[in-house]
Amino acid sequence: MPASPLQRTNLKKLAQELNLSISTVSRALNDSYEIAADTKERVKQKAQELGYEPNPYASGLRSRKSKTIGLVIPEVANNFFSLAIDGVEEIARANDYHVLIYLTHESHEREATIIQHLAGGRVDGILMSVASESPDASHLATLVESNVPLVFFDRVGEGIATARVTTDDYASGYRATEHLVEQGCRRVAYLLISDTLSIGQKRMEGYRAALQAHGLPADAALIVPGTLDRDQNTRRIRELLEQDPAIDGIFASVETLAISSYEACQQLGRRVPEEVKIISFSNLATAAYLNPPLTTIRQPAYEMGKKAAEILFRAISRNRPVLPTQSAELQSTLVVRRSTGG
Amino acid sequence: MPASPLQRTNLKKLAQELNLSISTVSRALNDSYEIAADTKERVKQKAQELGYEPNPYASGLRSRKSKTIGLVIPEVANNFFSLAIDGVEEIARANDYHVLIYLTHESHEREATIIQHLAGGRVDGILMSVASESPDASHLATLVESNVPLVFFDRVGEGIATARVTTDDYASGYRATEHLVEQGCRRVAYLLISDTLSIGQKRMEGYRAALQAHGLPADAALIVPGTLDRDQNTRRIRELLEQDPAIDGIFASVETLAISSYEACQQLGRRVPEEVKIISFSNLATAAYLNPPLTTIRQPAYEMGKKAAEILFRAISRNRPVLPTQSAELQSTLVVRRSTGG
DNA sequence: TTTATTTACGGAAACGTTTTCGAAAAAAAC
DNA sequence: GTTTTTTTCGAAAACGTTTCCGTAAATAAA
Repeated sequence: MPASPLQRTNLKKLAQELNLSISTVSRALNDSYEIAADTKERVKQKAQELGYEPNPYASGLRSRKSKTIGLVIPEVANNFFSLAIDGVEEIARANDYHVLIYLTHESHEREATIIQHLAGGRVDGILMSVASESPDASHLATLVESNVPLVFFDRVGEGIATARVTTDDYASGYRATEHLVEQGCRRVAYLLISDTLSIGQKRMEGYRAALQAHGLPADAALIVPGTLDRDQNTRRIRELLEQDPAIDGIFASVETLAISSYEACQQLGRRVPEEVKIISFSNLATAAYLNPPLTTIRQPAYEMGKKAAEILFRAISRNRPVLPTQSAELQSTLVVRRSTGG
Repeated sequence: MPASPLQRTNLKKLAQELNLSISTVSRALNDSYEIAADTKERVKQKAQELGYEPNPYASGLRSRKSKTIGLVIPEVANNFFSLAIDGVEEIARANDYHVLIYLTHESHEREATIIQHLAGGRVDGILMSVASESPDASHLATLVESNVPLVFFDRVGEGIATARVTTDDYASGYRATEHLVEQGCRRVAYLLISDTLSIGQKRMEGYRAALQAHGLPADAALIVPGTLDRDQNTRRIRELLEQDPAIDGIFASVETLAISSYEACQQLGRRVPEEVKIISFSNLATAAYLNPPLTTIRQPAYEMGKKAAEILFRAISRNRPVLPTQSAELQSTLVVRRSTGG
């Protein structure tokens, strides 16, 4: 028995049915001015009827437009990135674009191979937040060479001339530290993600400046880099608190380190906020229901995703490179809760 | 000045450089048995040297393989789906596949148009968790007609003959309810996501069965459907608790409803767990640090994503349809914490 | 040595679009 | 009534792969 070929309707079939040429049908569907209004109508009608869906690979090949952007982020199990994805997807949908998602898991190697693939023309543009393990941005140079528009958000690659959507990290770091000091802290530890990430550096600069402004010493021993392993982070923080019992404030530059701090304090029996006050960069939806409720610096993650996507699409639609001057800096907000309370 | 054409290296250019034909170069790169070992080596060497990256749209068009799967989920700002994405991405990468992500935001209409597009051949297969607003699965029929492999995970579409990766929802619903009853609850409310979702139904069946088994009445007034708006959910729960003060247990079938329950109890000054005990399906990483720590039914989200992807890739690689018999049911685990404590 | 088979490659068609070029018919200008 | 312009469409060439088919040389079988 001859299995029905199940021929997906394409332009050829559509043209035959309509007694028109392929080119006419194509133009009609693309609303070309060269096609008579009634013909357009007839074509669209038939296309609808036969459930025609253009082959994205054929049109991508011919038109050199993939209608797709790449979203490269370290992880997804993180409220900041989840919200950012939401914003990106929103704008992508509005522009009739598709979103390819890639997770680096903070690995430089993964990031490099992903970028390598994306430079091959699979996407019309890229949004990314660089991996903490990436020592520099040299692996992103091929993108620039390939003319693939790129916009950074939150975690930027230094030395790449393109737009970046960030938050006021220095100011936020300053404000967070100052808040701890104002609440009575005299010895504040700073937990950072990675040495190489610029946002960690900027937040730390704010931290240092705030300490200095309030006449407190900036002790290098108070600065603890985190790892990818939560248990290990908890252990490090615990050791820190044990070795330096005078520590009465913790400034976590990233969400997971705040959780580890809670764990460490719980294990050591240190009361929060009475003995140790904790503040963290975080977009946790449940921050208000933690025990105690966590004071956070909340980044406008959703808006950052939207903004970054908007900048990218402006470049794509105008067929222009993304310029550093199009960068945007959004403001984080300090949400005071009991973890830094009196 | 003549701007350098910046010709991306393709097979043609590669063939010219090597004094070989296009077909030979293509076959060499694809490790065809027809090509001599030393030629392969020479070709690959040159490809590496010129940074050749095959055009995905050309090869997708010709080979009818997109090397891409579609992931269709309701939202991403949800720990369950975040973890599932992680699992999916892991397997996709292992199979050298790309992942297109689509968010339905629980909208049936969005879901339908997404599916419509995906049926056009953009992806080799689809993983999805259906939107709560989808009344039935009729919009998924086109996929089956188009022969696009589909695997459901967690939220399934009834009536579609394909594999599904779920958890033991009935048993979990039963266990959760029984746990509340054993902890002394006599009047347990059930908060569900949506009327149409099968998982909500199954969990509710377990809930009903457990009540009956323990000689408790199943009052329809105890069953409250949620909405997409968190504040509205909180209000409804608050009204429920006010109108029926005898309620001493809440079973939330989804994470956000647990948060709303916390909010409602806090607003009403009801103590958890003394006056009201709360249990919830949830994958919150911070469940243990909530106030009070939340007793959860934790689904193996990461594993579900992995499993669903594995089933899909088996079908794709063997070029066979996905069969319902390949479905898998994983087990959720009850994690008892203080929100249901004595 | 002659014939059959295998090895290693090239030519060209095909995938389904978009787009360039051309051209007939209709409308407008003269 | 002729010429010019506009309107509307068709033929065919791309886009960069994969793959079918053919074929020369090299090897094996006779």
